[in-house]
Amino acid sequence: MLSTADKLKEHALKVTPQRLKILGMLDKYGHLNIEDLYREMLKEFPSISLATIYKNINQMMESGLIQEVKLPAQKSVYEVVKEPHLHMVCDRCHKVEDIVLGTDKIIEEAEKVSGYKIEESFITLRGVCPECQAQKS
Amino acid sequence: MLSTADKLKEHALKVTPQRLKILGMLDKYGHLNIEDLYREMLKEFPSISLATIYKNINQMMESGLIQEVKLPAQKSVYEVVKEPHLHMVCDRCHKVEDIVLGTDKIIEEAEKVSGYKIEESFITLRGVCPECQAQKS
DNA sequence: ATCTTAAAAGAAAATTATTTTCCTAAAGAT
DNA sequence: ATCTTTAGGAAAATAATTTTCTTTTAAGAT
Repeated sequence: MLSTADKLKEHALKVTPQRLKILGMLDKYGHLNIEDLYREMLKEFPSISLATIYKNINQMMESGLIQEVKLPAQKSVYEVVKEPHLHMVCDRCHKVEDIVLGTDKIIEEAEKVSGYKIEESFITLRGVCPECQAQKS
Repeated sequence: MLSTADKLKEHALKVTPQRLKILGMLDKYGHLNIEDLYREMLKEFPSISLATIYKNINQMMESGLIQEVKLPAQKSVYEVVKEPHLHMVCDRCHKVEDIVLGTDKIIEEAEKVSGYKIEESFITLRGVCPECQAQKS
């Protein structure tokens, strides 16, 4: 298991405190949007520029270290690239979670129906999480 | 089958030439982004304002007549609301197509694994369309 | 440890995307 | 035909993102 610094080096990106923090936060929280990221970063780097966030996010996306997750009815969030997974979004508390699930069946079916050669799937499911279900109303 | 004008009336939106054209184009082309929409609208309404496009798209989304489709690596497109379906995006020619496919299995599985009560699914598959596969290179 | 240089950070400006405002025009009801 | 309400268009305002430029810093060479 590579350290965050090693991951950066692997992708020929210099190891800076700002980048380590961004990756650390994505590891910790799973999914963050630009605004969240900026607000949190400001705590540790009071003079960080929003441009630094954007530039780093874009660079880390280009190197394949992180990826954007486009969500229904809310801003995109970013996550560290890991094994393929689906996204669950809670309508009530708006949290985003990953779940790992086989998708071979649906992909095979889609290839058969459409004639496409499928390279990647993006699946987001919207609903109510177990915690919010437990709450009255 | 309702006419486009009737659909607007049903949603308490006035029937204007601009709205008819927007819906007509979405019917014809299936999926268009704001820029495409604006460029095409200009042909018929040379003095149309971009704000009119945005305002109409937002209103028609709020009334549930159309919906936004967020795509990987490209701008959102809009489509007329119809039966649930998946989206296929071609990596080569960038076209977007709908396919209708049962998703009960994967939804059931996801509910079991996550504990969520799922309300809606958003599935986009990226790959190469049959036409582009046929081309050398 | 110091020097060098390539890349990154930060500030500001620029660009792009989207929304709002305000006034005129047109839709739909009477 | 008239009235009321909503829509359209132009311009300004706001928000989101990118670019530019200068200073700083990381990292490899000395």
